[in-house]
Amino acid sequence: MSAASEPQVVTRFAPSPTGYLHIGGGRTALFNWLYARGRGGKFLLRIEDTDRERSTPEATAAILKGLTWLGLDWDGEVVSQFERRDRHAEVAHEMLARGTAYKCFSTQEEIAAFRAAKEAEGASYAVFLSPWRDADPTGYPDAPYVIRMRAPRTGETVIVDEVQGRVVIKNETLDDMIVLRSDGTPTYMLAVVVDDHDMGVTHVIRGDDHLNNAARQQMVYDAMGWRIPVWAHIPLIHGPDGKKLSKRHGATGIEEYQAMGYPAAGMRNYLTRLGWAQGDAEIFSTEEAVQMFDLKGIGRAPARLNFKKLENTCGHHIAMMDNAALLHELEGYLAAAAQPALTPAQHDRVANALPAVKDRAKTFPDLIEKLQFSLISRPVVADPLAAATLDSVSRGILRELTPRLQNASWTKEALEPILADAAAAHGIGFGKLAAPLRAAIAGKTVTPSVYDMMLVIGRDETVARLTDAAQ
RNA sequence: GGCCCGUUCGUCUAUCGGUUAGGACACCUGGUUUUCAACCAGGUAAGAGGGGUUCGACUCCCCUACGGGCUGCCA
Repeated sequence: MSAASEPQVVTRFAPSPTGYLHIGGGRTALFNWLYARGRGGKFLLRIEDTDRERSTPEATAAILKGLTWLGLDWDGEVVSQFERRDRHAEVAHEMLARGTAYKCFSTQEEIAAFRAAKEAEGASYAVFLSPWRDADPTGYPDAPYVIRMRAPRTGETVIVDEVQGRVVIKNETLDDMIVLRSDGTPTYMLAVVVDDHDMGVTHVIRGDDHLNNAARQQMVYDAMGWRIPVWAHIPLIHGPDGKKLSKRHGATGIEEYQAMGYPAAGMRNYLTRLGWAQGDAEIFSTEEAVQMFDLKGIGRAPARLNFKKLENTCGHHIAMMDNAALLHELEGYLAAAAQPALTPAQHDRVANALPAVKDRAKTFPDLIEKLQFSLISRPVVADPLAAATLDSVSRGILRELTPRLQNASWTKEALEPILADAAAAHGIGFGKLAAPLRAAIAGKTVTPSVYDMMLVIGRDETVARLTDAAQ
């Protein structure tokens, strides 16, 4: 806990609701969450829905759902940027009153013409200079106008960024950006600054596609005399081929990862390590991540998604997860993947089987596959390969075996000598005997340990399955 | 076009002027074994290119190449 006198850390995640929660957005949210949680701070959520054309309530719901699945809880109510439009307009007018902004009556056609003329002169791209910047208000026409920032024309704006270092932008390369549109609605550049300020955001951790924008936004902070937050612009995530992540790379939405069966804790671990490092730390719990995470460890180069490593990381987490929690999340996966839920009987068996198989699975589908023997019920249908191991000799051995199993005490120690004897009696190794046992119990040639399966399904079920197979 | 950011094994990264350039994933080999995994041991593999600065550069500076971003009355 930080001392009461120290300013509290406040971070935020501010997605625009135009689609599902992108994997890159998920990581940005995670970094903000980690940073705040590790410092006893607050993590806020704001939906940037000022673009009424593209914003949808479905997208907002999908984003909240994605964050919830990732386990990133936010503090307070979700803020709608759109609902704060009056406040944004108020600030724009205050800037007007302070003289740090002005009314511009130039039409979009005039701006286009201005640029065309400059290009014709040979200039490549021109910063638009509004003729209204220094116009006399008495000459204002009775026409629609936008409010533009009166940005400094000379000098430079310095962004001190925790990730990118000191970034210097020449003011002459920046135009007088519009803060309030002609319809009275705010632009993004104004809205973010006003909201971040009003929400008390102290650390802005976001994608580095906003690095240049930070200079413009910093001008608004200065214009209003507000305290500039700590900036941390993090590199975006790229696809395995190093290109910007897109649909072409497959899964880009967080919810797809849940449906593919990656546990949330593994996802958090992987995403934390993607573009951030602290020494050789690779596998860590979320609690440890909260303690370790810092801005210093964030790299400056975009990182590529690597599914093999994601799987490996998830495998570690499935193995170290508490059984009850694992079972609960497994059921969540089943629902997300639109698969039938576990019956009460299956639920109990899976609970028993989990300890024996969880350290062998990397994902939930993987886990389900390995749990198959505990999910099925008699009669066990053997696949062709497994069926082939149930020849007459093997069936004979199984018939001999079942009576001895009836009276055995049901522990691995007690079962081992019985099975070893059965194999020895027929002059075969245990491996040879294991094959028909797998076929009888699971109907497959590849299964978890024979003993583990027997112990999980119990004596009666084991004997029944062996008897079925020995027919 | 202009401006900004980036570039260490295939991938994620450590290194913060002096190291046999370390770890993890993947891959290969061997071990273990009851199938598949897991696990254990070992191995292959890197500073984009070129100039400087320095006794000494992966590390600092410049140029080039390549990648990315911004340049909207989108966010």
